[in-house]
Amino acid sequence: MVLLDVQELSDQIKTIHPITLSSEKALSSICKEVAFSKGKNVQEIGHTCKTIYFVKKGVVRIYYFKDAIDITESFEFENAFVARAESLFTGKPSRKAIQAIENTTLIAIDSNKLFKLFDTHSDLERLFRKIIEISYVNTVNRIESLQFNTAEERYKSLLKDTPDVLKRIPLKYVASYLGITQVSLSRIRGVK
Amino acid sequence: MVLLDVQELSDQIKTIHPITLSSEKALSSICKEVAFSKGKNVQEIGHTCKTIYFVKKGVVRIYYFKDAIDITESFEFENAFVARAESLFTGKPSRKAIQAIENTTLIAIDSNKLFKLFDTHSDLERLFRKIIEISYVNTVNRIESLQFNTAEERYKSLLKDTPDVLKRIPLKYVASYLGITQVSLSRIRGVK
DNA sequence: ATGATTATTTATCATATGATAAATACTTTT
DNA sequence: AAAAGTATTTATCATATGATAAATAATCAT
Repeated sequence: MVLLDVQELSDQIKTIHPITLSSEKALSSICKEVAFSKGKNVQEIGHTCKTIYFVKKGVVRIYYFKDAIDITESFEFENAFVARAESLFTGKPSRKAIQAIENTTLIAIDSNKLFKLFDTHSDLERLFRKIIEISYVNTVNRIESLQFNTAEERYKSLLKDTPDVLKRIPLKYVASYLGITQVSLSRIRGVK
Repeated sequence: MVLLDVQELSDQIKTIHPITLSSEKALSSICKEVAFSKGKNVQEIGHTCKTIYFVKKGVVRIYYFKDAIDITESFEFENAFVARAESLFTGKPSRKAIQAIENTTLIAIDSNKLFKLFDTHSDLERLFRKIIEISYVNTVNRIESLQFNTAEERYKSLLKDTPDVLKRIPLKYVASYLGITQVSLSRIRGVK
């Protein structure tokens, strides 16, 4: 029996909403560690999302296809949670996939078991409520950026706010994340 | 003592997550009914959001200014919940305002009192977790639309999915919601 | 009802970004 | 190290949307 190391997860939880030792054990009992090498899909398009991931090491992206064009919806780095919300919270199959951009180690949390745990561990429900709140605020801010900033403004805020994205993610993925083509991004970067 | 009529709120709650009678009473005890005439601000820019509203009658929008230009972030119609998430969930003052677009009646829920109720009424916490999940899914879908659909595609989906917006909301507000200028929207509408 | 204000449309010109193609640069595999 | 495959940049041309201004239409206040 391999002991699961959820230290990074526990540390991250403490910064959001501390939970009891009993809840921590219950949570860890529904976790599995999974590893994906660079480029591999963690979850496929068409699959119904029943797992919430925590990034222990590496980076992943959520992506989908529009008119056969690969579009990156989001990136998640170490210590972030990842799930395809539109599937997880509706029970419908997802039109999106999750892919490892680097060799990545994830902690996989079984969402059905987690939702059951909420009945007996209210601190876990509160923790995940707060995690959703944080994700929600992030997407609201992202809408603001996409709604009325120019591509150049969006690129510059990314450079300023999350330079890691530009260091660790191929530009072809960054471009669609910013809502532009790769060629446009290259042009914007070229301007001094 | 005026009895508060929260029938619409109760009905809406039932469709999301049924709660006990005790929770329903507790919730109603922290609610107030408030009315705003057309054009009036429900909450001002710079104010820290401590209220979650439920739209009983009318429409509101959340808006802010970018370079002195009025931008509509979202609309909410009857039976929807409204709050400026980026302030409510962070405790920071909001850069956004809430405005009544028609004569509007809202049910105002005191968020601090609500968060306290969560300690004793776990079904209320679950209800609001689900409300946040729904809002989160909506914003994720909105990002998808802003990220790679053309202005014309966005206008047409709006026409198809929420025709009420185009019937009840002045086009100048709809334009910025779609991420375009009013003149562009007018041009797109003109095309047969 | 009348005039004043506000909202919407139409027109013209400017510009940012898209589409396509080709040239480099960088990685990976053998 | 060479070859093959990817990723990025550069160039050219096309187009959707922006900016501004002016005309029309709708709404509001007296």
